[in-house]
Amino acid sequence: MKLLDISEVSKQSGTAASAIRHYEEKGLITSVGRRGLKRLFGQEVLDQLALIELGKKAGFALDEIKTMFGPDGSPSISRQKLYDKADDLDRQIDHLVSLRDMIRHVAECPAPSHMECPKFRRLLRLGGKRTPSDHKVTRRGASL
Amino acid sequence: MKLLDISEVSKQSGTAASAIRHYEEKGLITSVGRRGLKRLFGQEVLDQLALIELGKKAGFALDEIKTMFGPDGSPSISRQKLYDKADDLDRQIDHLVSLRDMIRHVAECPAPSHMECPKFRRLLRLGGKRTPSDHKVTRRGASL
DNA sequence: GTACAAATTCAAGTCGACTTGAGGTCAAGT
DNA sequence: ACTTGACCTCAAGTCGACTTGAATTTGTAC
Repeated sequence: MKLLDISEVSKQSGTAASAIRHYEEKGLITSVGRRGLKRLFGQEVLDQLALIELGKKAGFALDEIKTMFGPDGSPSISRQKLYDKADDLDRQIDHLVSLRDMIRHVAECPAPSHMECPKFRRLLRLGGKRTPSDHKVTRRGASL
Repeated sequence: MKLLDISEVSKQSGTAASAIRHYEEKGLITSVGRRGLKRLFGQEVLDQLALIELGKKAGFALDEIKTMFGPDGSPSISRQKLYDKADDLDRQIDHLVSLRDMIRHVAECPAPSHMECPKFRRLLRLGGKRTPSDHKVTRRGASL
């Protein structure tokens, strides 16, 4: 298996070299050795970095992501944690939908003060709490 | 209209007094006066705090929230900017929805290790592509 | 055999949203 | 009159995820 130096890992993964060193220092990844001072990484680090990237996008902290890797460094995300995170994302999406509706309303509502507009106040109260009926989020994106 | 001191605002809104002072300092809210040294707030501050809370949950920075709604809770910016913001949110929602779907899929994947699942590896690569709003989502992302 | 780019270490800095702590002020209760 | 305790200001600290900078060490290229 070909070994990569940090600049190649950085180039192929899109992760800054400083970030890669940071991940190693935190124990999220490991270099397989050195040539002189320079770190050498195995190919698998690219998958690990992709996984870290994914975890970050889902809102996990680095320490959390670290616990998702087995002691050998093999990725094994707890399924429960994934379900929990998906639920988190549902809540996050609800917030965004509320806020989007509110902003659109503010842009269109002719009321002198938005706080006097019942619709606006309803939207505001709605923020944070989710109504069961609000669960269908319309999506115009590519399907998975 | 009854005036509230900071402890009452804090109690009723669930926002720490230090945070309330912080918001005032940043110009997101205003106190209507003082009694001695003590700030006095109007009732409307409770709605404003709810609005700030919502914006935060949606992942916006305080400065952004400030530009979306003036300190009086009314739009201080052009309708076009509000529409743009709403469109931003639509894109962000799309992103989170697909991420959520992806995570649920991974959670349900039957492979013993995620790295052994071809779908997982494919999703890892897909997850690597970036959209402009990404860092906004993850910066103050869904934490629970 | 020397210059050079690239990598290294370690300390310190950054950013946002607060929190914490020290020391001060003031209206109210005893 | 005096103590109390809530509130005040201002500076500094915290947390996470890095980035930046200075001083140093290589491997490679000429």
